[in-house]
Amino acid sequence: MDATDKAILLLLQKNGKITIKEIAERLNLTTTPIFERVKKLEREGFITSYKAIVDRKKVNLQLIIFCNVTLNLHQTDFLKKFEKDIQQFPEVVECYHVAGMFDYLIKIYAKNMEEYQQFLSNKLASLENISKVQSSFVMTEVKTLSHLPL
Amino acid sequence: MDATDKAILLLLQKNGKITIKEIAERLNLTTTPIFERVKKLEREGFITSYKAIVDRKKVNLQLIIFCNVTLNLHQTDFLKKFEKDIQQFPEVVECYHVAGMFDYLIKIYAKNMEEYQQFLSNKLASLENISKVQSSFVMTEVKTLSHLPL
DNA sequence: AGTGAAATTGCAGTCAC
DNA sequence: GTGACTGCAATTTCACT
Repeated sequence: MDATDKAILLLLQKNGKITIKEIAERLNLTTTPIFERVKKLEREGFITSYKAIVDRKKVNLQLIIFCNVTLNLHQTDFLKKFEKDIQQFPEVVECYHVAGMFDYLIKIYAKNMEEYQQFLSNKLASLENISKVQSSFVMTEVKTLSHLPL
Repeated sequence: MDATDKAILLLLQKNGKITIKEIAERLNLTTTPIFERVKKLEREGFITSYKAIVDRKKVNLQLIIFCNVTLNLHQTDFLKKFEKDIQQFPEVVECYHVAGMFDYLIKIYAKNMEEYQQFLSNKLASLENISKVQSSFVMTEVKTLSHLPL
């Protein structure tokens, strides 16, 4: 992981479809070393995958909600149960077990408030072991990661 | 946006490098309609970009921290100022203006606790107008989005 | 909107240095 | 690392349904 590798990762994070040739041109190198470096970064797991990024609003997911969830019981079994349950819900796009003022932070995408309310009442709140749920509604996305700070 | 378009988006979100030919095979169609649909999805902004996904831990970003930030003053000018400042910090990978028990939720990547402490003391806490910062440290990533729930 | 084949073209991958 | 080379697969087009 030298400066060239970092530069390659930055370019690929910005544009996963950039060609070896173009990377080479931007870094003032030829294709051979770039080709080998990219393959190495893939092989060694620095690059885990390539993905198309889909516009959330275009597919009608208008709402982002963060929920702070607190559980009643904290034995391993109960945590595992909660984690397994939460993964089933398609509305939950991220879930973190955190150390802080609550137990889990979950991020939810919903089409609208009604869908979120359904999720909360019928899905989340109906799980056993939930003690407290506190929702924060996203008004604006001030910054969203496009690439890791290398 | 019919079922075929959705299926295409799902495949491309999972693997941005999948070929037109392979999508066609999976959906039991030929390349021509897939080609045109993909171009349309790109052209109309459903697909905003293609990216390489880099392994956070491989590049030594071991810590994820979520901060709940509360400001003192909430006039537009002060909000804009804070939002502008926060965007400068490379440690901050996401920032949301939320309606809830605090004002902003920020997500931070750090190499280690020392780096986070430096960020907190020297960068975040030294901004004007900060009233309260409450950190939650991620212990485990229970679920992380790989594709939008379409 | 789809098929199926054909045309094109530019990239991935290789090699000698 | 360079630079040239090439096979070939993928994209892209077209006539037709």
